Amino acid sequence: MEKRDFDKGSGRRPPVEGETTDNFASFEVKWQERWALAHAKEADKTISTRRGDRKKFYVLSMFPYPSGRLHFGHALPYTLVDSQARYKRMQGFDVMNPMGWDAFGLPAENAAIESNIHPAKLTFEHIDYMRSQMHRFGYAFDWEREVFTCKPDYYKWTQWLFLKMLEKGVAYRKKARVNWCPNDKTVLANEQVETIVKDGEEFQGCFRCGTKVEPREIDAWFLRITDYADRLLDGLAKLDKDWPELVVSQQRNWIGRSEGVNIDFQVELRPGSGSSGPILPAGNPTPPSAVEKMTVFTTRADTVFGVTYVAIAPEHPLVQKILNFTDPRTRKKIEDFCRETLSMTEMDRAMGEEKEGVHTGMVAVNPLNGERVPLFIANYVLMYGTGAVMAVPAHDERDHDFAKGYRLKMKQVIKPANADDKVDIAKAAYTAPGVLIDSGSYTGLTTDAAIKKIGADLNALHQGGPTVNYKLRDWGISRQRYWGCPIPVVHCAKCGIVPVPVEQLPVVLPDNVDFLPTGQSPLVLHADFNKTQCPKCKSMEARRDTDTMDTFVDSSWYFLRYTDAKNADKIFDKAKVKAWNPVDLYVGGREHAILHLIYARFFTKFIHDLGLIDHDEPFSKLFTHGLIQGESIRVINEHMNRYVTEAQLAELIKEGKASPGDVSRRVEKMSKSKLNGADPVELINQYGADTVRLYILFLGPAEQDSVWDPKGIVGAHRFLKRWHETVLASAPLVENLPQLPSHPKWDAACSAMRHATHSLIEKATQEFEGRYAFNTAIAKCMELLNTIRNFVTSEKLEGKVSGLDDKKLAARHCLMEALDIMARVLAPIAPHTAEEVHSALGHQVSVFDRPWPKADPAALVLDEVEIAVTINGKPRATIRVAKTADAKDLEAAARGNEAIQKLLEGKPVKKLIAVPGRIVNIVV
RNA sequence: ACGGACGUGGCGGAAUGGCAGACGCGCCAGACUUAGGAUCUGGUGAGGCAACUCGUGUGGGUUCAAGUCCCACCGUCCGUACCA
Repeated sequence: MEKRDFDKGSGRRPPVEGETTDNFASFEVKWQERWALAHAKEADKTISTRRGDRKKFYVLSMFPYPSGRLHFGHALPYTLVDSQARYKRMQGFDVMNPMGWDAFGLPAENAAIESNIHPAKLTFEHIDYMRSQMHRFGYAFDWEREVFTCKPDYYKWTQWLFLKMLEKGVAYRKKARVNWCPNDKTVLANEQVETIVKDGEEFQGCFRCGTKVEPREIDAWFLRITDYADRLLDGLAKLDKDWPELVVSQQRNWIGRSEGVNIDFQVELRPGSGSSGPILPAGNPTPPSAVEKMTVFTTRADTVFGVTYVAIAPEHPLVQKILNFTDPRTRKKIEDFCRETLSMTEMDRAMGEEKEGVHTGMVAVNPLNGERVPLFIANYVLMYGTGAVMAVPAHDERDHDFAKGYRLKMKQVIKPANADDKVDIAKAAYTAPGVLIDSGSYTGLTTDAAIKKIGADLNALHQGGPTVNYKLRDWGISRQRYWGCPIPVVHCAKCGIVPVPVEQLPVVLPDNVDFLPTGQSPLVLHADFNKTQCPKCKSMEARRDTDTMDTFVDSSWYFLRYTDAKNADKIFDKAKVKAWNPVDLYVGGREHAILHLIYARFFTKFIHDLGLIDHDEPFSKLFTHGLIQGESIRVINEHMNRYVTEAQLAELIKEGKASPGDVSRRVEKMSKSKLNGADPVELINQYGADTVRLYILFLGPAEQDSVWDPKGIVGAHRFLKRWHETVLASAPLVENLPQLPSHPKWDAACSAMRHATHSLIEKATQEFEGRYAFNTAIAKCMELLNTIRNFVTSEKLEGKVSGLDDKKLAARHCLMEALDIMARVLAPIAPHTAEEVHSALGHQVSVFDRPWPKADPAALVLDEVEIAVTINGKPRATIRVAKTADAKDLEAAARGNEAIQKLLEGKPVKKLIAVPGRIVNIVV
């Protein structure tokens, strides 16, 4: 093997301790500074000058919560959007790629309670560090657009939107059930409630102290997102194509539209009724002392003749009325039952296996057949729909379970359409659609027809009718917390709820507060904030709302503010929003598939209705990247139950506070609290930003979860170094190349080289255009580099070009083209190295001022192709044929192949399949 | 329980129904080296170590041809949680 030019190129300088193995560190800073300069020039222009006749491209990653430092979980989406932004720029788009901070939130406040450092101080420290990390990565965000949800110039407009919602009746106040930790005396968000197993008992407990959480009723603000249910649903149809199916279907389920029928039952209330005695009073009933209407919702109105009892939720308003009529024993039973059921969180209630209930002694009258059925209060009935159900044990599993437990009647009213299907109602409910039996005038109808007819009949009788229900509930946004956006209303003793006048916005979060672990928001204890004058009657008998908003409110409109981040007079300028929105590509984690994305869509529609924007879907295309997970270590024993680092674990074991048996290792989402996120800066110091960027994308398809394991990073690093060195060594070979004739003839080696080069363009373009499996594109780059190096050797390219009569002129051009295209294709992913390489090739301009390369169709087709020949499906030989070879040529070539001839000896060929460009299969 | 996704070397992962394992890590051998955790070259699914055989969670099927399509099962992960 002869020695190659670039073998000498590496420079045998012995490594100095602490220094990187190459000079990446210095040129990274150089390019970052140049990009910043170029960017500033662009950013100063007006929209129309900078836009010209280019198309816009708004690429956005979900902004981070400033948790302290970026880990590799963040690095994937940011590398992805940075690459995408650079790619689109090269394609000639006017690109916007902003970054900001979802800066309100619980962790900072919890830290404040523990350490008494103000959340603002901590938050801005975190932001500064994380921004510096982003700079190290070479992410070229539009920093002039940076937003901070915790700054008054931003949350002023969050408050403004809230007031608009209040004005339009979209925001309203009602009692809400929240999770309450009796030990910490605080409200917990749903995600702070976890399943705890203690003494063999499973329950929902506080994430911090493990105390069983209780539900509590408090007054809270709600946003009427349910008014937008249908529009949110319809909008999904538009997004179907460019949003992941999974997200669309999850949102559909979350909205949970269900068409059904409301049916009014009359509930007869008789004094002294109770659960003892027969379930239905025998003989002629005495007239009731009162009758109450009770509406049930059902999707299976066709089963209404099979109703054998009705049941209501413990929260149902009818419960109170019933209590006025029952005998004392039943009253106590009901009260105990309701108290017990309602003391459970919804999760606990759902987890309870047993369906339980209390027979109230009251009866309800079925409006369609006049039958009188018992009324139960049951734990399995939720306040969904009307909070009351007609129970049909024969055709509903839940009712079947309950009826079995309480020995209630079952009555079959549906038979399968296919008479062969056997149905045994005593064993299990028959829930499939079918044909009605024993259903009065409806007998014989199919399920669908019956539902329609019954709905129409009820409508005519004014006893109900077709209706639609949603699982989606209104969005409770009040948080009894300090570190959030203050809710701009005043509670006045005389005037009630009074919105803070717009001129007085923002209602500023006071700074001088104490973070005591009282479980109360510091705002409640802050007299100056709390006490205020009523804006309406000017009385001092008024107090501010001391709750703050759910941070999902802050993040529901930030993508609009980016377009006009510094506007002090307006939420944003309509023209500026229009120039950029909607977001063309939104990148984020799957964990936001429902909440954030549905809230943002809701806000967009609301803002659209205000007339402030023209579009009503915020994100045209959504890409959900996979999670980069890390291995977490948790120690669980009598001393502790917490996450630790590897070092802490070693320490604990040394001190005898933990034994290897107490350790549970799990691969899970990287997060600060799990202590399993590695700091990318360390690796950037060691290998350079491009190596880390490349490696993150090389780990696997961006859509797929992967486990962070830095072991392979040297591979990425070696590749970049080899690339750089190869270009440095090859640059003299391609310096000052004279033009080739416009239609040069390429020899086989050149054709192969060009094929490799141009198929890389195809591959890379495909990945950038939406598959995002950059691992395969990077693999192609690595292949191309190997091809280039082999090409230089086999073509014996050396020295400078000797003019027009240089024998290797064509080959030199192929080499130049390969190097040039590779630099451009890799530029979005490894921008610093690409710039360095690009300038080494003699370019004065930035590689990002060069266009994205286009593949030459002619170069993509090879004159000769290799085709496999299989016998009975087993590969036996390969043949080389012209690309134009048809089936006949293939057959001839295969039969002519020596190895094949040998194998076919004495065997009759039964069949021969020849697919041009693919394969030859011989069946014997 | 339901819904979805996935299951390929020691590892990360490639494969429009057409030569399974691209590319990379790791490992083995060699070269250059005072040195190698630098670099270069070659090898690397398993078994025979040669010609061959077996190999994509398991079992069936469709096809000239299946990792890929269909059916059943097993396993892992993620959602949802009695929504009438």
